[in-house]
Amino acid sequence: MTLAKIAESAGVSVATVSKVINGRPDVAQQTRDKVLDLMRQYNYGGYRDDLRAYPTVELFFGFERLSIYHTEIIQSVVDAGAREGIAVVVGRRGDHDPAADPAAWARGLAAAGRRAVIAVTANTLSSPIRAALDRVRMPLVLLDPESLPDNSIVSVGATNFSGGHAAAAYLLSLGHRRIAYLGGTEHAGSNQARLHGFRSAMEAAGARVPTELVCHAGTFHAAEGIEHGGRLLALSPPPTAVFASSDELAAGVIEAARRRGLRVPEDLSVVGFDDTPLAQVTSPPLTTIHGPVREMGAVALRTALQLAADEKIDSHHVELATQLVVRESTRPPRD
Amino acid sequence: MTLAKIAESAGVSVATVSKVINGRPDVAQQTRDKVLDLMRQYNYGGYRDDLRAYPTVELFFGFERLSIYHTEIIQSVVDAGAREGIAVVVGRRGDHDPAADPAAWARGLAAAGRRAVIAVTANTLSSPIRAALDRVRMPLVLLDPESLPDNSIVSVGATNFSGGHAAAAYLLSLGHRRIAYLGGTEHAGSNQARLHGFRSAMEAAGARVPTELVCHAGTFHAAEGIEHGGRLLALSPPPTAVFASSDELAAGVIEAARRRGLRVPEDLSVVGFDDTPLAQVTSPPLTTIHGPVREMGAVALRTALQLAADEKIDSHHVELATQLVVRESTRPPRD
DNA sequence: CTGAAAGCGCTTACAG
DNA sequence: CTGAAAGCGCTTACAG
Repeated sequence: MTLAKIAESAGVSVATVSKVINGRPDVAQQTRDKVLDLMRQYNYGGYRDDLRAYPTVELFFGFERLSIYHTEIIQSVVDAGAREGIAVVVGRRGDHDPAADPAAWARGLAAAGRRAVIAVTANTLSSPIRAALDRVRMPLVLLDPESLPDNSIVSVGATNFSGGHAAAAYLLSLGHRRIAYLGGTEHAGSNQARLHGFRSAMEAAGARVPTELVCHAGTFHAAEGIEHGGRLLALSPPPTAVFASSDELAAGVIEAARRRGLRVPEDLSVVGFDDTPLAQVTSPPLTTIHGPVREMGAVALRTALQLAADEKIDSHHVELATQLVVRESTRPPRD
Repeated sequence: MTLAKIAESAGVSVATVSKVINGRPDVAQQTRDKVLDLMRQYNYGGYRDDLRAYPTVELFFGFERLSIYHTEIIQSVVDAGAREGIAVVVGRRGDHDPAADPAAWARGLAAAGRRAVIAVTANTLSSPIRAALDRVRMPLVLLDPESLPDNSIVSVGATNFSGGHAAAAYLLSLGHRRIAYLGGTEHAGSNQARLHGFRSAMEAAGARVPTELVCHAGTFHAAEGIEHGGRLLALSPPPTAVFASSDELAAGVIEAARRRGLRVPEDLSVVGFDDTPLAQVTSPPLTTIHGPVREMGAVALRTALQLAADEKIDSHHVELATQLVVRESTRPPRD
């Protein structure tokens, strides 16, 4: 199968087909669609034989450093890929940064035969990057986006509101009333959902949420958990419980307590979020909100493949269930 | 870089270079060698073949579950790959288990265009698997093998003996004498090296290592650290310090101490191994032996590519330096 | 065993 | 937005 044959079938010139393959912008959408359809039909193009037979998906991380949480994601997508016979290539911000040259990045992925991109980023990908992927018709699925993307973006997330609600409801059921919320990024959609879930449970129980008990660390890392956790514990009276919006932040709060000579859970209850492996390894083991990472990976991969096959998907955004996991970092308050 | 340039450098025609690339028989061995040399020198892959143009390496994990430590490995190999333009495919024991059908697995990798396999496993890969890789001429590099592989296997590891020595020497310098060793897998080469490094420092200082202070958890996970750590702390007199051979085991020892009402580092010093992100997230942050994960990933990838290019490698096994990192889980013993 | 020459598949600068 | 034409990189049948 050659360019010339596709060009003939499509009734266009070889030059035009070449442009479509290379993702050049100067081709009418209608022409582009017709050519891509024929390429797919003839098994050609970004879908050359070799690449077709050994399909790959790009799992892209928009972070400088991968965290503990990302291990779980990699594992879940790799496992889901294994079931479908799709190899998972891990990409990361770095030497071949999509931000530096979105078009080159997208063309590279298309040429290398990636079926789709699954992206894990703090924000949604920038619109030049999304446009570049669009131009080479590379489907994109956001996995656990921190911000709620608009309708034009397909994404898979977790039920953050319910998670926040469950954490607060559990602490309330233990008898806590003075409960602090320690968030990561204030304006992220996921943070807002968790915070409002928290508030909603507190309000339903008639418990106040004074402003000094709501704070944001700006990141989800332990170092900031220590810092902001310390600040919360310095309040008078201090909270009897802290709900942190990641396991790492929660681990930081445990360390902040230790530095002040407080014991968890005797003097302070702590609840995390995500249920990464870290939660089983802190001392004491963390009560936390289990995030559906494995399920998210599987759904993201399936959705990505559906998009790649031009199948209809049910919804541009789905949220999978979170669940409270009680371990040993929580206990009724003293007295 | 084009065929024409290589042809010019080699003083032959473009046609001849083309034949060499395509493995045609009608080229003199001398001419062939000269051309191949130049191709390597100029990093020319031949882009007729899609798989050649978008090279991949398989990063294979022989574990049921990926641990925190493995995130670091993935990150280091992906980064090293990005620098060389090599995509890293993550593979794992699971649906397409190499153990189930080594030949099919190896052929699949070869067909999919993998340049080499970098394997992270508890033991060296089984000999049927190694034989199968050999048969398709797929180079194999073991990354941080727990057992010392024989000469026929290429591997990159860490200086475990020095690491064990440094941990013991540091605890001794703080004044500890009754120091326990908590290993992972007893008969693994890495464990033996760490244990003997530990012993060597103890002996040099004239400190005894009674048999009850040396124990093996069988795994490197926190759960077993809690269990065996608890046993060590139940001795009378208990040790004043524990050197655990992974950060997770060390985290388990911290938890075992908490359960007995002991504080780290006031009542017990704990040293870990690896310096995974976990070490900065425990409470208190762990004093540990930094493992050269980033460097190992880079060296493993470079070595794998050298093997793939039929280049000579310096040594079938190299060990990269470990280093003591002092945080807050260690302190002189009481009195 | 080697290379000149024809030719294939693809890309691109440019005219319309 | 499209395509004719020039041209690039590579392969191959064939003459020597």
